[in-house]
Amino acid sequence: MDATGRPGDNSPTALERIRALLHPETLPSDRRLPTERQLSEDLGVSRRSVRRALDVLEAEGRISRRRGAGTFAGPCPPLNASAMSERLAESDFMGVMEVRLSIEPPLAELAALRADARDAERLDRMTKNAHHSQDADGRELWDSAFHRTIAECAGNELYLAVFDLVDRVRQNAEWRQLRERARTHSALSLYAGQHDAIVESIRRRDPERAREAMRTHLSALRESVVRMMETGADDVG
Amino acid sequence: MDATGRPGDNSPTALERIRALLHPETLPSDRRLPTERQLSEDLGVSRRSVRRALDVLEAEGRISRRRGAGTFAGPCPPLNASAMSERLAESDFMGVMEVRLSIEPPLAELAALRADARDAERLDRMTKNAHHSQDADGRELWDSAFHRTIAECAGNELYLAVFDLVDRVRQNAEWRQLRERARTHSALSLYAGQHDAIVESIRRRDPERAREAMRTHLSALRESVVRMMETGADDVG
DNA sequence: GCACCGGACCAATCTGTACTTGGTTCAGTT
DNA sequence: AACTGAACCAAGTACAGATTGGTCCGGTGC
Repeated sequence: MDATGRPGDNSPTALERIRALLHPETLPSDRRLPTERQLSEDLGVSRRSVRRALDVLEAEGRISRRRGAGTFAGPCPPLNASAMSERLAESDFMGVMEVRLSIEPPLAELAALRADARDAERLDRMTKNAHHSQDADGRELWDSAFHRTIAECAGNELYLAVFDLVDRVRQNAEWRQLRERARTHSALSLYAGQHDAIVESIRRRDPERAREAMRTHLSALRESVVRMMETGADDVG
Repeated sequence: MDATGRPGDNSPTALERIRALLHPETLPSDRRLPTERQLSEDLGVSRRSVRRALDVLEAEGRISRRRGAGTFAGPCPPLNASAMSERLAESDFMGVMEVRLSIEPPLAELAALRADARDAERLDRMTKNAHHSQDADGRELWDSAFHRTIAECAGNELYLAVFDLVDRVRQNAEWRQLRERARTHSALSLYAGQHDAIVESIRRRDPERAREAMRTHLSALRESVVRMMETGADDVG
């Protein structure tokens, strides 16, 4: 090419021609640009020059790039479900509790509005299962099922999916031991009472009380673990 | 086998032997039972009989089954991320707004606690981009990016993943036209002011106000669309 | 020494395919 | 009438291969 004649001139011209691709009329519906290799071939410059041009556009906020996905005009589209599952192993305990404290009280509120008598019966059975379990696994299991059933009763598919996303992280991480140690004998009966209060609020269709009961329960759980972390030796990743 | 000798006796014996598998000691860590075909071979009875036995255990709440996944002791483990993505196309607009009204105000609250000056600058740029966009696509795009950036500022990976899950549904569904019609000229300036109020609250590190500002904004958006649906012809799946 | 090119390699992502598994139906057998 | 075996369907999983942006290195021409 004419690279020899005008040193340092390839990127600017490439930049100009790529900028022309960003107008709404010339964009595909997913706002995706050709790949860097493709642009390199189309514009007759090296991929390095293309990348420099794209660096400028990115700094201007006009494009965004994601390795493996492509280059897009404007902000990044949300990534696929399978992709984000991996990053969630990094979550720490407090982060999960933060999310749970945000979503579960409203879920309980919705459940109180929409659950029928059969749902209340299911919830009641689960709290009893959890309370009567002898081993740690059983408690974990039925406690988890209890919270998920509330999410089901909320009657919102998307909200249930959100809950499952959080729940999966919660179960994958190795905090079972931590939580179990936080469940002293006195704490267990406290939680049992809180569970009952939640179920009772839902049965009586008292949304406010259900929300507050759930908030109280999760706060107690968090505080208990926090206290454990302070006294215990282990740090919690 | 001896099926001929004791009619109706296969399922009960199978039930008994499967029940023995449910004790915690004999269960694998994922609490998964052998497949129905495997059980059928192991116990020397037909798959039909195995299924009848499993029906009983399921009715008792001791196992749960999911096609494609397997049979599990106790409640179902949450399904994979990729699997639940499909079911979300069924979500309706009000359902999505319900979730957004639950999660985004707390996200704004957290953002106000944790965002730094650079974050506030980014948010400010995005509101301006959204406000200055001439076409509907541009507004949609930058508005979406604005809300996502707030989620980023909250500094909670899991919470961000939750937001993305909701956001993907929001974008996939064909409500762009609906939302755009809801954006009358007066509504647009209203939203612009609300966006600014959110950014301002975050910049001033006022969590309460940020949360309320976000709640106000989403409520206004929902009300606007609801009013549209009442007057407009189309129903909204 | 400088700017660029070509190529190679890595890591994140996406896609498609083949397999597994519970759910269902149906003809055959005793 | 009850069970069996087999086939098929639909939901879910798991794995491999291709694509794509990110990075680095040696070569080329001035």
